[in-house]
Amino acid sequence: MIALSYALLCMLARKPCSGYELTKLLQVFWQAQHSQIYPLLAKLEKAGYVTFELIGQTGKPDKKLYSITDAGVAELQQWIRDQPAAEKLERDEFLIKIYAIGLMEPQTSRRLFLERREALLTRLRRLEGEIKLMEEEQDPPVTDYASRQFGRYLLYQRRVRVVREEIDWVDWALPLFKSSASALPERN
Amino acid sequence: MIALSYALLCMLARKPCSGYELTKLLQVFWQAQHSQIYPLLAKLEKAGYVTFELIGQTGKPDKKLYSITDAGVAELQQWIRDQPAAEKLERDEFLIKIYAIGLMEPQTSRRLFLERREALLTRLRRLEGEIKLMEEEQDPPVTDYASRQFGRYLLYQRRVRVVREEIDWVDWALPLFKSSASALPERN
DNA sequence: TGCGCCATGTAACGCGTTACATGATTTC
DNA sequence: GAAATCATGTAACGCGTTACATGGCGCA
Repeated sequence: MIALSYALLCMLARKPCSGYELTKLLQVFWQAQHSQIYPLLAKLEKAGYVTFELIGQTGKPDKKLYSITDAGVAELQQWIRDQPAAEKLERDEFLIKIYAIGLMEPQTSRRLFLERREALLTRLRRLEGEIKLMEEEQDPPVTDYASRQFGRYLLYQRRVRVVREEIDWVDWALPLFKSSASALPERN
Repeated sequence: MIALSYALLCMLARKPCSGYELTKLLQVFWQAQHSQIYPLLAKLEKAGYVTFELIGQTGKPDKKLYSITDAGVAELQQWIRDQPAAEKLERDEFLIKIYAIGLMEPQTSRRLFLERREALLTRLRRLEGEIKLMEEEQDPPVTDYASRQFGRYLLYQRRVRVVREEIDWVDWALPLFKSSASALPERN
């Protein structure tokens, strides 16, 4: 059982999903390709942690709708409770570039930061949209421990905070490249 | 040339290092084992991007002190300028747990968050210490584009901000697990 | 006496990526 | 007419991890 297995179980604990859907949803916090997910789902099914139902569709390919089993929930709970989490792993090529940013001309540095800012803004909007959708739910509200979305809400809050923080950092760093005076763009 | 190659070149652009030292320093922003780094350094040397000098030591094993070459700097600059950075990759098992936190008893959730908080505080202190060291430099100051440490300073600032942000997020989330009334610990 | 630090390497293995394969429907 | 979306799989490859190998010095 690799970590990705538990990521899949987590998603299925919220609601039944197809492998295709899991691949998309996982992107937010655990990037993996479908070529890795499909075989893993088959393995989880053999182990009895998930089951699937074949759903015939018209106009779209048929799909397998996976659900978590009681054994799956128990396995997941045990992992969450007892397994010490591995150190976080991060691979961000932008940070490599930052480390050697002093080698570049100021205008190149500014360009890289501004491009980063743009990408961050796009992601921020998407995350804020999804959080808003969750917050509109009322019964029960997402801030409630009992909500199906509770964990997902916490995670998205974390995501959006990190993105906002990075935008602030970019805005803090940009004036240090004084190639020319130029006003900062607005965050919203 | 994989991303790690450029990470190594970045480090060597700041100052000559041994493979052993690179392995340690890289942990902050690009985790890799020495078993991957040593062969890569040999490859970079064959390509002419780095050179090394054998340093005999007493009481410690000899070491190879690697330095970046002009060709290495040029290669690095070109990569920073022209290569679009790959999407950031993050693998944090704690986030998986958060997603399914609603399956756990509130006291277990609280325990997980408090343990996380402790680990974050430790890292925060280490990062703040290193930043302080850099800020004590005066000639030129690290906030100066011309400083050898400039890029490293930007990176550490980013790191420390992310950690502070996560602590704030933990403190925001903790009261949502109302298993019992308990005051928040102080950040400092 | 044993563990951790310094220091560099090689070997085996497997997780994870990229590429191959298929095909209907919707959108530009 | 081309490209994207939905949907599931397999095959090849290689990056990255874990483990093996060596050895002196300092510390508890």
